[in-house]
Amino acid sequence: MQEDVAVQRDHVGSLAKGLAVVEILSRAPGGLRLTEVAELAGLTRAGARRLLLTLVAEGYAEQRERRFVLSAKLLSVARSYIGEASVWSYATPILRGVSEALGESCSAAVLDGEDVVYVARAAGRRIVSVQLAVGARLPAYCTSMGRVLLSGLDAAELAGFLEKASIGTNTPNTVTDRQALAGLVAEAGRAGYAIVDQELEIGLRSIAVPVRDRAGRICAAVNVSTQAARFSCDEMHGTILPLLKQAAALIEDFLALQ
Amino acid sequence: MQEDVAVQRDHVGSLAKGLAVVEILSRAPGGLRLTEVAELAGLTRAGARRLLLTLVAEGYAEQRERRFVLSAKLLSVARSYIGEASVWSYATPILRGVSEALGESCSAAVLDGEDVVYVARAAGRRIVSVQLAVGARLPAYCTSMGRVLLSGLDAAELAGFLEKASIGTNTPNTVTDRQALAGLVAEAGRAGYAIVDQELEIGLRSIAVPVRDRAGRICAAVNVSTQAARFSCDEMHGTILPLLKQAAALIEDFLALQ
DNA sequence: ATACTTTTGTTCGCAATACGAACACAGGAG
DNA sequence: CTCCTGTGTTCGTATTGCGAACAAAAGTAT
Repeated sequence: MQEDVAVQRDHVGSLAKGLAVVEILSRAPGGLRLTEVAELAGLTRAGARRLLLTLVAEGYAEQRERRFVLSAKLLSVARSYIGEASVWSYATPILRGVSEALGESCSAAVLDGEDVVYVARAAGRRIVSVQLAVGARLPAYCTSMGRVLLSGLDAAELAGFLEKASIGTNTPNTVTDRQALAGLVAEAGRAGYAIVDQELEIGLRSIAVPVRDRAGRICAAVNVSTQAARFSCDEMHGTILPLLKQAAALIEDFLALQ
Repeated sequence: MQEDVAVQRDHVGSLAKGLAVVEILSRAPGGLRLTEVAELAGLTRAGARRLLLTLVAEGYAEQRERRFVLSAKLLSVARSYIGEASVWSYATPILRGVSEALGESCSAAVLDGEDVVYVARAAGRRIVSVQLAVGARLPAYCTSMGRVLLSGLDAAELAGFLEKASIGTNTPNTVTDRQALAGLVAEAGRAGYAIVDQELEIGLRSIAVPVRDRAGRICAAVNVSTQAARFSCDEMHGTILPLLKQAAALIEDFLALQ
């Protein structure tokens, strides 16, 4: 309670309200009228008008007849923010956020031939943890990220992959039947995630989601790998999946500007 | 003067200052300390601190030890400008069609202050190619899209622009005489396209056409940029211009429905 | 065309919000 | 350790942003 009061004291309400107006405009590509903005922002017309006129004066919005629309300036400021960063250097702190929230390893990979290749990672803090570095390769058919990435192939590509891939039995849980694998990949595509349960290595369970580029194609995957003893499959779905989806979305924001 | 007073009355200074802080942070990838932000923004520490804490509270910045850095939220909000519902999302495959036909980079931009801001692009397949991403800014006066966009201003607006714009000599080819620039803009308006030949950078040649909104106003431009060694100005006119006009027409079809 | 309704723009008194100065506390450098 | 610099907190207050009310403009229906 005391903390709330302190936060309140150092909070500039006009700035917060102005940012809320920016967000409202950002969701309205056709622009909004003053009254619409006021309603959506929960402000009086006079208050909303001041904020809108300030945004116009500062170059963030434009007034076109009776509508206010965001200008390209915000895009330009965002470009300035990401500068020359590559997607994977940009993504690493995002993965680290997930990793720290869970204490587990969080990684990103792309598909390369029959394998997934790790392109970014944040290590978990546990002693027993996944030890895969950037550049490491694992077979796509029996890894969560591989399943997700394969779900982005078209039917002919996937059929070709399954026909040619070297498929071995790593553990008693490994699915090796190529038809069954096709089904698991399709399921990953439909569900928007894949869980692989001790198929690569006994004790290793992981969950992955896709990362899509601006054109909507799956171009990478992000995952969390844990010891099977620590998270059940249900817990992965309930606890980890939302964090991964959020991370993927943040990376996709970056990719949208490429 | 009366206008200045009226503008002042409806101006929310706290919002303007907060946005200035966002811009300062956007140019500091490693983050800035409170004192640094205060100096750069011309604020007291207490004032800067409030704005920073508000940005943190609203999710736009993060405090990492003693440094404040922008968060990815800005990217997420900015992304909406070019998101699924926008004309630029619709336009990107059109630009890609042009880009693939020519092997060159094809982009769209809008006017923002003295600059053009890139809002969509399709990269060329050549190794030596234009490296400008969405959100990038270039000065309007010496770029093909800038010339086309400026031709959509009325005479008073254009005179005001030419009077105030920062004009420098980028290359020996750069036209810097403000009268001559007025002539080039007028010519772009009459001809319906502009070619800029090594005025921004030696070796860079580009051609642009306007995109008009439903009311017939020039609201954007599309261009193709190439190495001067690959296309002469005549070839640009003969080969590229028709493709660009077609692309602009397709985008205008979308805009006609807004 | 007119009449009515809705929306936007303007003004003004005022309270609450944002302000800066001063002090306390924390962190860094030598 | 001491000294310096930077950050966090408090508090009185003035200025900034507020909303209500009215005027003007735009939109809609007949």
